[in-house]
Amino acid sequence: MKHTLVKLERLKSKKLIEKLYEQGSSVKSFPLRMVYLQTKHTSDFPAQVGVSVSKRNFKSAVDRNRIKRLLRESYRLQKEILYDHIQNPYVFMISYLGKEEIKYEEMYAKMTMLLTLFVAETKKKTDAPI
RNA sequence: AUAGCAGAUCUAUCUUAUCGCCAUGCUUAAGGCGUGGAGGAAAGUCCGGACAUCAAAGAGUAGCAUAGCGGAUAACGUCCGUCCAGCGUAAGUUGAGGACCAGUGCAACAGAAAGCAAGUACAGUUCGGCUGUAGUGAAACCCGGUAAACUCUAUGCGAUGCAAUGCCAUGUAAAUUAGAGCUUGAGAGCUACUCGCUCGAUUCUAAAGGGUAGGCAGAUAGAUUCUAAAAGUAAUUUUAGAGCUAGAUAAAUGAUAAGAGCCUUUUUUUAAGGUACAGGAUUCGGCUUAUUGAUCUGCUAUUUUU
Repeated sequence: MKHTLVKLERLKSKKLIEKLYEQGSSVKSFPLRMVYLQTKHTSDFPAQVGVSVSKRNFKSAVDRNRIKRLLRESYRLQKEILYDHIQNPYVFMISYLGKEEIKYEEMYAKMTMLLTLFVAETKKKTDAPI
């Protein structure tokens, strides 16, 4: 699998984001939090993902950009964890809840935890008897 | 040489490898290849424009801004020159530098008293708190001081900001119900107020309900950048030649590794640490604030040597 993250694979529609926050559920692996929702979106990819960093925690735009880039980078390299397990289209929003800067290795490890956690959660739901 | 003053410039770490992002061109079945990809402050949003919309861009009042004089400019609260005043030995630097013969207010300490007034001592006297002197004070009836006090004067200012604005797409929707009104006119328009003026029936208000929240244009070639010459004390202007330099929209310009450079400390050639402030969002001219390292130019004072 190619480790790419092009425009269509990123969550861009305002409508979808609103819907995601209204109806989505979430998993946490501090300092990361992922809100997810199974729904149709605007591309053929298995999922669309967005990242966000609170302006309250990081006043400087440079710091915010840095965190967002790290988030995207670590997602890009590990997204097959998700793609191997999901059949229906999903939308995700990954937020950074911490108040201090983070190193790349740490971010990478946290992302791994977050994604495996998500896979476990969804598996539990689908396996459970209705 | 030391201390200082003014100004300008450069860099805003660099190289390689691997994996990626945005725009664009070529090619294509997927894909591949090429080219370009943040700042000096992009920031604060504090001034001034361009541009767009509001029918026209009217008058007065209020409000706000500016304030020696002259010039530059698209414009400015910016810039340049110059006079005056304060500070500095000097180079320089700072200035909220119009008016207190329009009115109102204010004045520490001292002093009887800092302007309806009151009034000490002595002397003079036309016997009228009339005149002079003394005492306090920066200032005591003088055209007094003070406008970073109200105020007055002069000049300027319509409002809203690209989430402007136009077009396309979507929706049975110029639909339904209730009320008001139809030229003797409901209501709307400039958006602080008044006047004046204009528009006005496919209208205005309310309720319930439906839809969109996506795309294209605006939007990246301009009061543009560089070089040279000429005019001007200068800001700046004119002419000629050359150049094209981000265009995203939950928002690209990155991540990792290795090496090199620079700085600091330890030390004497190794190791460790550091390598600022900060990220475009219609656009331009300024101001202000944040901040790393270095270079250069001109000038002043003091001292030494020749």
